[in-house]
Amino acid sequence: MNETAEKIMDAAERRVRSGGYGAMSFRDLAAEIGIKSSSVHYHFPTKEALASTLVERYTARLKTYLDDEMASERSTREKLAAFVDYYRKALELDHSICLCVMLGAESIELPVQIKERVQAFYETGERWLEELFEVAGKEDPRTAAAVTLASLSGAMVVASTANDREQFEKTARFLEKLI
Amino acid sequence: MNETAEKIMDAAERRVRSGGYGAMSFRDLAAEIGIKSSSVHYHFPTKEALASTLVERYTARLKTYLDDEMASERSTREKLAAFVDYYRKALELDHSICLCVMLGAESIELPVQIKERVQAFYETGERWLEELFEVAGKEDPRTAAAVTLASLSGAMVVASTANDREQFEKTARFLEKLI
DNA sequence: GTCTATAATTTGATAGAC
DNA sequence: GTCTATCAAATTATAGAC
Repeated sequence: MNETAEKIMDAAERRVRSGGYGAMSFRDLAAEIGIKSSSVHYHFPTKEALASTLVERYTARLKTYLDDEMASERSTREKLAAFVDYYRKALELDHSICLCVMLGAESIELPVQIKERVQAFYETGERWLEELFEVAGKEDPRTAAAVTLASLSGAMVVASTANDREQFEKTARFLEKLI
Repeated sequence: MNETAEKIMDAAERRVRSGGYGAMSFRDLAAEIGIKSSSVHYHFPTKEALASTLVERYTARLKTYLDDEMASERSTREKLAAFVDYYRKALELDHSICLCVMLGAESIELPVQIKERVQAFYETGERWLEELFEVAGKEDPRTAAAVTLASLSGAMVVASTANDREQFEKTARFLEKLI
């Protein structure tokens, strides 16, 4: 992945995360980084391919973050806090939410490859959480993982709509007491 | 609100709930109900006005449902289950999610009036839940209300992406034990 | 790799007849 | 209230020169 392709992806990710799949257009991306839309097509043949690669990169980043965290010496409680913090950092009020919350919401009408990759993102997060809750001796790790993932995703939507970080923190505080 | 206007709104709601704001076009709505797009403009001057009215109607329906439920003789636990059921019914796999989860996710780049009305939807739900948890003697009703609302919204996104109702039910079961 | 040029389609919206 | 006709803009995508 060369420099221009990465610039395109960075701009694309910002747009999808703030307005959704339809809010990202090749012409706007091109204008932002100072090239023409046909040059964007050189790097990514279709919009579907670009968005799909976007989700792939996004999930790889989560995986790296979570693997490092799991390998660390930190306590189970701190590891859960680190997961919450990943979502906290993804939420920038008035700017963006998690890429996969956005594309997950729109997934019904998105190309199947994108939908599958968003699915893989959620599976990555859910498996990691399930393992964490298992280690912590939680009675029902599967449920705890699902609720954690769902509530963080939803809290992000509510906080973004209300433009109020506290709407996210209410859920974050609850989750950090789950272990 | 006359018959044609309601047909337009029904079609519009379905499209927004499955693909988002950008997936709803005047031409498609017109074609579905057998009129021309200019006739749609007669009933709703702009796309923003149509979407805004959509959220208004959607919130009014939630309010009616919740008011009836609160006035009923049912137990607090049953009332919470009724709230969960409202979201359960809103989720149709492969078809649609809650209108305000979709527009909430996209809200950063939506016209301010739409964003404000989506906010009002969440406030309606959150206030009702807070009162319910208060009556039930929950230690922190404000947090419980926020977590309930967030987790239902997020569970819907995850279940829709995975095309798996069980992803929603995992959260639903957890919430029904909250009281 | 990037450009110009352009095709083919879709979009939100308006004017004016009936 | 609905229609025809139309506009101006935006969209994804491709062909071919440099």
